[in-house]
Amino acid sequence: MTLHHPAPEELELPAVLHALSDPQRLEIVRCLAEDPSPRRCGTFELTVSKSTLTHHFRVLREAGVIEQRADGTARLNSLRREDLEQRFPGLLDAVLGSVPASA
Amino acid sequence: MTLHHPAPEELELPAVLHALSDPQRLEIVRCLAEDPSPRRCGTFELTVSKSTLTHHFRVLREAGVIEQRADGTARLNSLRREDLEQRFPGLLDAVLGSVPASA
DNA sequence: TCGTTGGTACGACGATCATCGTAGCAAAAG
DNA sequence: CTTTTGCTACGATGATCGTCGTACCAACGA
Repeated sequence: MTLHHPAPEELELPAVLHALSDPQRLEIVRCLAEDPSPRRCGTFELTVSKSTLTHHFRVLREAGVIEQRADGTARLNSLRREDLEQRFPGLLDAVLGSVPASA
Repeated sequence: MTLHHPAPEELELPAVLHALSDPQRLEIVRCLAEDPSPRRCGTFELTVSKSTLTHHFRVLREAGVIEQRADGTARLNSLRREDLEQRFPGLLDAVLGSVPASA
């Protein structure tokens, strides 16, 4: 089962902003930015259930904010920094600079 | 009836991102940024009803994106550029730079 | 005074959202 | 082979969202 990722030119601003407008997803993105090495879904200390976590990762992926790569039964998540920067210059940095250091 | 505006330090990133995640509101903000002189609600060429327009302006105001000042029966709208810049540096410019010139 | 204008309040509608639990699957570990 | 691990799929639930129409109000112009 291949995961769908929007192409760089398909990224839409409202969708990206909506993806970033949830505190849980903002925290995911913050963690991903803090440590650029791809990270598994389970390694985020979020106080939500596993199904909810899956939901948030899908929203981020379908908006084009993160990339999810299969690795066995796990998923490796990483930020699509370059794609976001090219399409929406400065946006991700502005968001990351405005989010508190630790949730 | 005094309109409620959040104080600069009360602005919350998720709320602002959510306010900006709707195409209609994005268009309002784009127009407001294009021409910095305060503008009345009715002067935006949006294809929605008056009640919907009122709703969108309220969401923007309550998130702290715009300021609404009473002027007779009208409302003068303006962007809260300085407040946004101080709280979320670079965010508004990044958003405005990413939104298409004309919707 | 009487319309007209610019906007709000309220209630409604269907759609989407965030959340969860349960069930399940595929890969890795034993 | 069996168990565990990591995650998804599905369905449900209550909340919020975007949209609208109707009713209304306050200020202005004739």
